[in-house]
Amino acid sequence: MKLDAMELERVAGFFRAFSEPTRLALLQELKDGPRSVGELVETLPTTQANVSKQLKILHASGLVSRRKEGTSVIYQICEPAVMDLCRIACDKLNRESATRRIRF
Amino acid sequence: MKLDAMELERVAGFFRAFSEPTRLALLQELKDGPRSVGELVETLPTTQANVSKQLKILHASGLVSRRKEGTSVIYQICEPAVMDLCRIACDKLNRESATRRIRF
DNA sequence: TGACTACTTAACCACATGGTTATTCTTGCG
DNA sequence: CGCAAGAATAACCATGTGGTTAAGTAGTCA
Repeated sequence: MKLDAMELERVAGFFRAFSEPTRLALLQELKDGPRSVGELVETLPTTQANVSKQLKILHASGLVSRRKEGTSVIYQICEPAVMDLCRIACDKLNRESATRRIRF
Repeated sequence: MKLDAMELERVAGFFRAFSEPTRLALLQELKDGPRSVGELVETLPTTQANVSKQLKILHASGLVSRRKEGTSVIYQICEPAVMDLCRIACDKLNRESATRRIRF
């Protein structure tokens, strides 16, 4: 029962959301709880426009939820699999190199 | 204990290996056991050169192993996390859409 | 050795996309 | 309303990379 091209594309798209450091950094911040766009911008070395753009991708992938609160927009991880995936990735990387043990 | 930029880049690189349909298709074939490059080419709608190229990326990411056997080269999944990740991804996608249930 | 098979590598192109700056939209408040 | 703050979008550029064709490499067998 093989996945067809379209299904493979969907799976690939899902993983693509995790394939950029900036988006992972955002998820890493959101891991500790909901954050506004402004709060997230403060923690990352990039612009507000870029944070919005990357959050939009995470949201489209169904990884984070969005809610407005006054003039702010609060993002929050809404997909438990996020933590599972990142942990598996870290475990794998820890297994293959002798650098500092990483843990999402 | 936040991951720094370099560590995030490593994690992102790991996920990037999974972020292309062709590479996922290769992993999907290899899931059933070791395969030569030629066998893999027969199952995919692309060129032999491209299969080699994508296999090289999977190999560099530590997901598959390589061994020569005569003139053939046999690839094999050598990272158990591969199946875990793909299963988590499929479960997530199944949860959010009413299409055919996919399973890696 | 010479031809054949299996695979890899190089060069190249087209497209996707991360990041930036500048602009627009929305909300709250005086 | 007018204005400011917070966020999203638009336009744009530079880079990365998936895919192709063509050339190069290595192993096998006569």
